[in-house]
Amino acid sequence: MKIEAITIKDIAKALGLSTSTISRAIRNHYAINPDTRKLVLDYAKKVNYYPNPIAQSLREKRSRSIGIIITEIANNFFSQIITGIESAAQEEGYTTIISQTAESYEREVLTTQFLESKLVDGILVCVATETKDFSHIIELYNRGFPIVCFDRVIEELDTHKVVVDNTKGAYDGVTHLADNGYRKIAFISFAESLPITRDRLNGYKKALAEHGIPYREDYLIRFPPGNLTYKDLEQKMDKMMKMKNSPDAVFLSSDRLTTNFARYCRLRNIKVPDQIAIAGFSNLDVSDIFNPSLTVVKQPAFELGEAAAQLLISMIESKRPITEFETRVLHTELIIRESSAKRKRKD
Amino acid sequence: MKIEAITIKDIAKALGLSTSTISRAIRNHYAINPDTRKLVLDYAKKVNYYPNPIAQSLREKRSRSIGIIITEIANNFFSQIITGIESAAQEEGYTTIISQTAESYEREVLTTQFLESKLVDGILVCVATETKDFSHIIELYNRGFPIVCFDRVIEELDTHKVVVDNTKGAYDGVTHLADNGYRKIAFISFAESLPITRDRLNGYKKALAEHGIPYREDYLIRFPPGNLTYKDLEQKMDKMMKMKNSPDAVFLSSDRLTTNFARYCRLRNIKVPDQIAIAGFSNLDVSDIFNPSLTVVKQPAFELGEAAAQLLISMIESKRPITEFETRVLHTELIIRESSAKRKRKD
DNA sequence: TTGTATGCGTTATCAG
DNA sequence: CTGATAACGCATACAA
Repeated sequence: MKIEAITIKDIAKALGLSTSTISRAIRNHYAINPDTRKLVLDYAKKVNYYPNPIAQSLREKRSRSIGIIITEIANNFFSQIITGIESAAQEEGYTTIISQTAESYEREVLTTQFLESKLVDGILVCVATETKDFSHIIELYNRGFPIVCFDRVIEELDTHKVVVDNTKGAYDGVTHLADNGYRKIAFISFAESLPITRDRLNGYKKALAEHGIPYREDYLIRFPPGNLTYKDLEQKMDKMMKMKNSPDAVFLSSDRLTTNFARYCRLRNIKVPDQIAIAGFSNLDVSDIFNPSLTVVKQPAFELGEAAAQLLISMIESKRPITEFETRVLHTELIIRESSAKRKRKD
Repeated sequence: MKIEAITIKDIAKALGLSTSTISRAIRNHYAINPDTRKLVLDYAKKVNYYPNPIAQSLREKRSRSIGIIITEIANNFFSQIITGIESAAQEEGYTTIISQTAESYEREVLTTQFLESKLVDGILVCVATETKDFSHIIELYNRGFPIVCFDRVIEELDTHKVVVDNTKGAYDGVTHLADNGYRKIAFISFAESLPITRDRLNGYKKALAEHGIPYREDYLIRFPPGNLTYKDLEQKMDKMMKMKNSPDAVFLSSDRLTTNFARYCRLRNIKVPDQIAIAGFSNLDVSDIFNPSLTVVKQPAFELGEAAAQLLISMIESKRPITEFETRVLHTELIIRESSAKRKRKD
């Protein structure tokens, strides 16, 4: 049914040349007569020829595809990353295979096998919150498989990594709250086991310290790994709000938390920032929709994806084993819609 | 560097059999001795063999991949569709290649060529708003290329299609507003050229008619094709709000419009639903974040993607040309957070 | 039931 | 500079 694509052989026959000559002309090999080359290229263009990537892959033992392991794509932060990855990959002639883990360790393992079975040339991985044992990745890596970590990195894996400065991001957000007079600042912690969470918590602590605000464990909400639901947040927040010295501000350490917290304030009819001030990580334009006084730490998601893909491809295409690995750190942006002055208040 | 994958040849050598026997055993061919088969399968399992998909593709002249043409993935509605597509595709052993058009005709054409050059077995397409001339798709289709349209379909293309009942979706939303006493209901129209927009407008008209509300052209805002920005909406809305008989309710005919409109109300400090009531299409949980009195028409995005992928794959794998095409219509869900009674008001 | 030979489209090697 | 040939891994037609 589908019309057969034109091949090198067809061109060879039409031009009375050998397939090797056609191949050389098209690949711009040095040992080719310029006239022949022009003849071939003109004809190829005329008949709209392009090489069969599958045959090339078989021959070259590479698929020109990369795998992406990510928790979910229906999330602004991650879909922006994917867009960045796709963009850089297409630029280099690579296609991508996306595999979603939904934060599940089991699915991450399956997904890793799946990608290997698809013969991807390398893998970009952002681990699931559930994952404690990275041997499925490390084993692959030890077999010489190019792997680059992004966002949620595997610290014990010595490879290229792309992250944002999470410490600084949280520090900026919390500093903003503190600068506006808030001193009872809670920190809602996304899956604790992740380095990004730890870094964000450190940023929070640093900002508190610089403002002479004591760190209080009871202003911390922690969540176990796995997919976070709104109900989980609601329950813990309700409890915290009932404390005698309940917080006057909250820092949300992840995209999903920030959105869910906005929802929480809506449903509980909590005025922002009068009853509680908010700042948090978010790549959704939630502050525009929800409340202009919500301050947001925005991550350079597209750039992060782009950088990760570029590093992976350079790794794939490098002739000799890489000895020096790079950890690229991108910077978050603090987005403040309303002037801080308007929000300032005394305790 | 990368360890060589095991091949049929390796197994043949190890077991003292021919490659064809191995192939037959693995593919569960009829002409094979059950004992031999078991021997081979056990060994294959032991050495962790799986067939090289690239070699299979070359041999079978199919890539087991499908292309997706979509405007953007960093949008909840579309990323949910992608998730549905990926899910169904993986189920059938297909991989996907996503190409984003950013609503640009030019990029859509390039993207179509790109996918063809990648030898995808078929294409799932959701056309860009800008696209008026579908010849790049139709030409492919006429050459026997399997194509399935989803969401924004090409009406003149006789193939499988998956859509939601847009007329009913808009009808439900507008009916909800009318039932709550609103009679000056504006309709904000996304790219008019699209069938989905036309259908949604029809649903709006139908709901008005059933409530004896006259249809007024000046309650309509139209946007040209292309990427919609917040500023565009702001400008037109500002104008409409200055009308002597400005609307008391608005229906938003797309995801992005609904989000942007929520933003507009925030920035202009318009109380919802006191000053203006809102309903609109959205797959983002915007009503939770923004305002529980915002009523939302939610599309079954995951199911839509799933169905589209299944139809495409059935088309790819069907032996004879298909003569009967199916248009699958899925249903939207009207999500009302607050009781209608609370919102009722007199004019 | 099994083995041999061939080809899918491309490219590298080697000979001319 | 060009051509013949082999090989990438797999699956099938044909032979045994």
